[in-house]
Amino acid sequence: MIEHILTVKVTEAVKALYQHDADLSQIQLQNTRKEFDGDITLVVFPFTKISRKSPEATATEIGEYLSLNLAEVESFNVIKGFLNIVVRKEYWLSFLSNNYLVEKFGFQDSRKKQPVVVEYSSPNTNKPLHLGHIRNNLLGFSLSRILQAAGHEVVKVNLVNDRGIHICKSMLAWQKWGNGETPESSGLKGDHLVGKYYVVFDKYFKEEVANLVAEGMNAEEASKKAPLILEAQQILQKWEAGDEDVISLWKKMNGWVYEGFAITYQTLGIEFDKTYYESKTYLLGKELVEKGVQQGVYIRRDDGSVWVDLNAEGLDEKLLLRSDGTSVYMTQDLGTAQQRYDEYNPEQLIYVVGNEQEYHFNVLKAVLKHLGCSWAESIYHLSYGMVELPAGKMKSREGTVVDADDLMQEMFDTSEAMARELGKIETFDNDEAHNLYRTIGLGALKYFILKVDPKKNMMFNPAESVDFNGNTGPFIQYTYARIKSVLRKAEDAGFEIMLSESKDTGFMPQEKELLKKLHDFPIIVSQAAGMHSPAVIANYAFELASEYNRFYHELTILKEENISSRGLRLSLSQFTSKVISNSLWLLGIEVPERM
RNA sequence: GGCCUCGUAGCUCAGUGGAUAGAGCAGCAGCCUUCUAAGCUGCGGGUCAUAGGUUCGAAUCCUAUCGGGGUCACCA
Repeated sequence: MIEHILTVKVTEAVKALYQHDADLSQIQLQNTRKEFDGDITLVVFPFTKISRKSPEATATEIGEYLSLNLAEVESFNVIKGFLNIVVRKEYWLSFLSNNYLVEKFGFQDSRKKQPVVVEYSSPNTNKPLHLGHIRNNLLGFSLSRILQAAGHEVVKVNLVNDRGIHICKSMLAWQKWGNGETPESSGLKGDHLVGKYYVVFDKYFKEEVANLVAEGMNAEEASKKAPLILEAQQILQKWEAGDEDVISLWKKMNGWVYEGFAITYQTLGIEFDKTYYESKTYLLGKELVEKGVQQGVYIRRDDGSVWVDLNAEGLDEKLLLRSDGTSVYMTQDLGTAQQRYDEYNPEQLIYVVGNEQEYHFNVLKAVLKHLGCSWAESIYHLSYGMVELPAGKMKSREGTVVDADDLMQEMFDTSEAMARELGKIETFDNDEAHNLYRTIGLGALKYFILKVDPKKNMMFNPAESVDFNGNTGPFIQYTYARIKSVLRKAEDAGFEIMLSESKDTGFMPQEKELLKKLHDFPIIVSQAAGMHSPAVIANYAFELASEYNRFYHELTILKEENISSRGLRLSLSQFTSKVISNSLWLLGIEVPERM
């Protein structure tokens, strides 16, 4: 990579010219802006203190050194404090010929020994997945692929919250009002059926609370004393005691949910290497807490509850074990973190969890550090922002949640309607057409969500999400299909997709811009990995597709009579199609051969 | 109230201390007898919330203020 070569040579230049060791952070290389002449620009302001000369003079001196001592440098120009470097076309040509057929261009082959463990999804089993989970799943899955491409071994894990009061509520409502309804008898997807009874529970529970309040009880007490909630708590206690009937109902209803989730995950194209269940992990962590008590880093109060004092870290006191000895959320998270550390010895433990749990993860790290777990620093909370709707926040109680299955179906329907309207599928058979609706619909949805910086809250506007023009997934997919069409025709015509040996082939501006964009890809992948951000990839993919469309529009490819030009453009096309499909693969988006 | 976070074009978003702050959508005007028009080109649109500070240089870093969101449970 030319950036690397330049960095080394600039260091050398500064040493030779000014007898000074340049700090790596002082060497700022960036792509030359389009309005200026050049390929790569060195910002020379950081060196003016060392050179004791004007920015222009410094830039000129470094530029002269580079063009004398570096074969890749053809020429340079200086504008204010910016040294614009023109890289020889031989470099670009050899870069192109070395890479345009490389299947995994931009992806690292090497694998670090220690893996990165990425936890994402982590659903509750009392209701179906919704739009918020979709953002989580897409981020986690895409991040896993990005890290993999950046040379990490990645383990994708899911921790299913399959026990607790929430599922007991669904179980109770089903027992009381379900009349033995099953997914088969109702035709409902399992997770939707269980979710239905969660809603039923809530409805009758609210009635009870309202009645109690009408009898003069205050609202808070009423919500604790309502018969339904007491009954649900009884079920939870029976579950913990291993009551056979409760366990069997719990297994049955969770089974329905898993069947439903499996379908949703499959439709969404999301996978895991390993799935953990809280029913198996919720007791973990208690021993860790006991150990902490013995070490004196945690405090046991008179009522038996255990606390940690995090005031020194700027946090509060935090409960680690209830007075009755049972676990809280933090307890089991301590346990599962330790379990993962023991199991994988990971380089990094990543949790893809919404930003409402930032405090929780700060506490988790601090508590582990108190225990002397130095690996606590390897925990990274990918704290993503909320998904908002034009109408406001999603609230399950107000029925404003966007269901994951419904949303995907809408995307499929819209892409079908659009394809028909545009007359795109006349030569498609049924399977290919349906596959296309799926590919495009999912591409639109995934891109729409992933193009936004994970850390930020995002607005999900349904009308915009089904737009297939402009900065969208289908735009990028379309560019890919377009290239494939050109390549098929080239093959039919017997044109070779290859670079000619002749050295006098200069680049047209459109060719050069496209090639430079392709050249950026490996750096973009490592940036995305470092920033834990699929959005970096998404924005790049859009820029690349735009660049190709301009190239495609302004230059002829198949009708180009100069064979070496035609070969160059076909090579660039081939290369672009590969980089587009690799970029979209990193986002979990498929590409259609035709659309 | 304490802590965290965000505020960039009418809307949705890029912009990791560097050049004249960019895209898409929406609006207007063009381009299909020529490789896929789900495309391309052009036009208009900005007090980067506000006020200070640091710096050769600030949308970006610091402080304060205003506004939005989150969080501060013997819930998860």
